[in-house]
Amino acid sequence: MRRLDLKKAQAARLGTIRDINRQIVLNYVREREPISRAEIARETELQRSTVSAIVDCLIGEGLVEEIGAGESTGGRRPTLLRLRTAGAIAIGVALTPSFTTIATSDLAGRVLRQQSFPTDPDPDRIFGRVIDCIQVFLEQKDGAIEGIGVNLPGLIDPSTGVAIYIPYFKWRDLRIAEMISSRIGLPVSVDNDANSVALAELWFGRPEVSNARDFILVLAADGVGTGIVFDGQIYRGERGAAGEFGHMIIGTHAPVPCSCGNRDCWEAFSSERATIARYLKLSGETDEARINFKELVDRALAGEANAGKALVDMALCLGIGISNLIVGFSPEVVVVSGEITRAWRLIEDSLKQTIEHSIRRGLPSARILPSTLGEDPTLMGALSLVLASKFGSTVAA
Amino acid sequence: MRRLDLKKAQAARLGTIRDINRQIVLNYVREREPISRAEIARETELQRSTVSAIVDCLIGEGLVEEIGAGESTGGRRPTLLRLRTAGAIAIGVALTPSFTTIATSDLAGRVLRQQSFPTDPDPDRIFGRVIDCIQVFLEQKDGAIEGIGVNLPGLIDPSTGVAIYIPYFKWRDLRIAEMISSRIGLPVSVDNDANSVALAELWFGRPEVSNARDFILVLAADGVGTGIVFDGQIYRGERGAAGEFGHMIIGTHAPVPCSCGNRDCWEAFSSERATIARYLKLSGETDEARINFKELVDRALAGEANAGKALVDMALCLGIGISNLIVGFSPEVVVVSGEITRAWRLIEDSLKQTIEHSIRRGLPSARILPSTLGEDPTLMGALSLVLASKFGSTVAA
DNA sequence: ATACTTCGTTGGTTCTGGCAACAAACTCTT
DNA sequence: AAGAGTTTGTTGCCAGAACCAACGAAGTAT
Repeated sequence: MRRLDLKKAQAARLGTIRDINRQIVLNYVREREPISRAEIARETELQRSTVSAIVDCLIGEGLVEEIGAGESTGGRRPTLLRLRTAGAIAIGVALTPSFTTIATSDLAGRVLRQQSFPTDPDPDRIFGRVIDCIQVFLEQKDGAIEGIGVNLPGLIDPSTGVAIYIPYFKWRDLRIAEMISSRIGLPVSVDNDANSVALAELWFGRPEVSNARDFILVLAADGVGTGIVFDGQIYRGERGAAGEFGHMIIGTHAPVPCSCGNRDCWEAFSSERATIARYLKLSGETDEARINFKELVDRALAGEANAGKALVDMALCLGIGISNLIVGFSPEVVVVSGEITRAWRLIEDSLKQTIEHSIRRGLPSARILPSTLGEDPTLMGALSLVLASKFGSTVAA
Repeated sequence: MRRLDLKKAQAARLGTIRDINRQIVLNYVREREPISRAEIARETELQRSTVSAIVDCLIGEGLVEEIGAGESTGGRRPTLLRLRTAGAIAIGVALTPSFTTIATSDLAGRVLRQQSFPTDPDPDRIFGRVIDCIQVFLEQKDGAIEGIGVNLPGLIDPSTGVAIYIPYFKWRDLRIAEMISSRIGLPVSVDNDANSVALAELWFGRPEVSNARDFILVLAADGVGTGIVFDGQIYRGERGAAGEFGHMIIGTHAPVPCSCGNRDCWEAFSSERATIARYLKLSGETDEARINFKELVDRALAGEANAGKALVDMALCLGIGISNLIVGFSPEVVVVSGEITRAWRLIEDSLKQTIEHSIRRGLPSARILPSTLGEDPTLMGALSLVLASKFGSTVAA
């Protein structure tokens, strides 16, 4: 019952069938490797000959490879297929208020090379350095890089690759995609940090998340961002403003001002900055420069009471916002991402308690899970902007 | 960047191309009639010959017809096409707590025959009567009815056609679709009232709404329901529980209990029942049976102060909930539907004031518009369940 | 009148999936 | 050990649909 958008309705051309089926076969290989041509044919109800033709094509493109024969089930042994992950294929640039990380990865999202440096508040300098670093990676020639993904914390228009507003640095209307691709000559995708992390969860997250058609990602970092996935698709709303739940009002007198300047946003209560402020107050320290959030988590895990208390407070505040989201969206899953997930065992109970307390009337609740994207989810997000386009449906339908 | 669901991924068959293009051409005729084959070809970038073949097919099916020649633009005059709306094609059943309405309509959503009677709280009796009425309509033989759409106020599973829970009558697990189609032998679609009205707005609403890819419908009737449209598609969430914003908590001590029993739901403040209760209190009357909401609106329009006051209070309460929705979803448009839209000029200002007051931080707001579906939006919703399936994309993609 | 446009149709081409037959490779029974 | 039966992957042919070029029909402009 989808209503198609005549303005961008893509009529089906001759190659469209092939494109659709190619995408489906590639995704079967991705999700079910090792898998044989015959099994793909059974599941998709395509002919074995059709699947063979498509697989030949995918092998030719270097996306898929054969890995010998599998077990017989009473007849000829099947030839198993898997993704060909040799070589770098994507470059990801994750820019956060504190650090900028650049990395190359293979088709499966495994990071091959990585470099990190403090983020320079001057846009020309920082992107100059980013471009230099990308060029160094390209010169290594350890694969055929097909694209560059960039994520930034703020309001982005992914269709044009323009950073409309990055509150932390007060950057406005930076034409990021153009800036990089004019120098490098590769396609560049730019997106909001939370949206791209949501994309990474969708494609590379644990099965409970990646199989969910609808979920919400909460990225607690220097700010608080949310990425909303509906029906396997990032929801952006008008002018890309959806998902700005970080500025949802949840109280007053937050420990730090939000990046938007107010002290009543969800972000002002639940961000890493807010938590550091709470910790400094609890422990009586004043020298902000002496601790970053990573160290704070380390101290909490080592058993330091004040650090643990600060994290639990953060979890309680996160829980308030999350419960609001669950009531409204009824998602299958809520994924929490960011450095704080390292201390999941310390905060899990507080988080879930708040949430259950706020959910009422027997409407379905949702599972709250920590991200499994590893050390640097925003980097995975940046890489996903490129990788997901290899697997993602090319038809808008 | 849509992620396809392998569990229900439909591989593209040979007929898929034709299905897609057929749908696109039909929708061009629907939205841009009168339109020529050549113009459709230009817009879709399909070949004129391809469009001709598809149009021949649509004419053969009786969905489209030729209506003579248009103006020349320097060459042969184009043959114009339009939807063939002769004859009834759909039956809609709109069941509300007070009345049940059954109607037939043509392909353009124009109601041809209509009948209405009080809703009997006994499910067997009311659906028996509905089936009898449908049979009478079918015997009139003024067209080839292709399906029946039913909407109900409550939790519905549209995929199985089961009414899971209808709070007003405490009906549980009624297999509506099966009940009707086993007697009538036509396909039956069942859905929630607000969702189906949202569908009607999407397909038959004013251009500002039907061209919006993302909007929210608020149906203020005996209860308050919301229908959420993302990217031209009704969003249902897990277990169809999304859109149950009527049970969002917005305060305490509502004038009447909500259908769920509590007195703090949005519905308990903003429904027609709540408004009637306020009016009776204002005017000192006690005999509930003596006024229904329709009369209340008539009195307000005639200038009766207490009636007007009751409606303004209703608008203020609706505004609170709507502002919450806008902050979260950033939709292009919010459509308000229900009897209250007849008094739009009386409530427009209060509604918009509340909303603007609650929206902050320069995030984009949304336009608030009254429904243009006419007297009985829920009936249009029921009909849309059938009509939209004629136009809606058959491919899940 | 003649040249030029635009529209809709027609016949042939190409691409793609569907289908059937087949060889290869393996298991199981006799 | 031989043969029957299964499963896999390939090959050759068919059918459906879009693509393309050419053409007649119906207008307009010079």
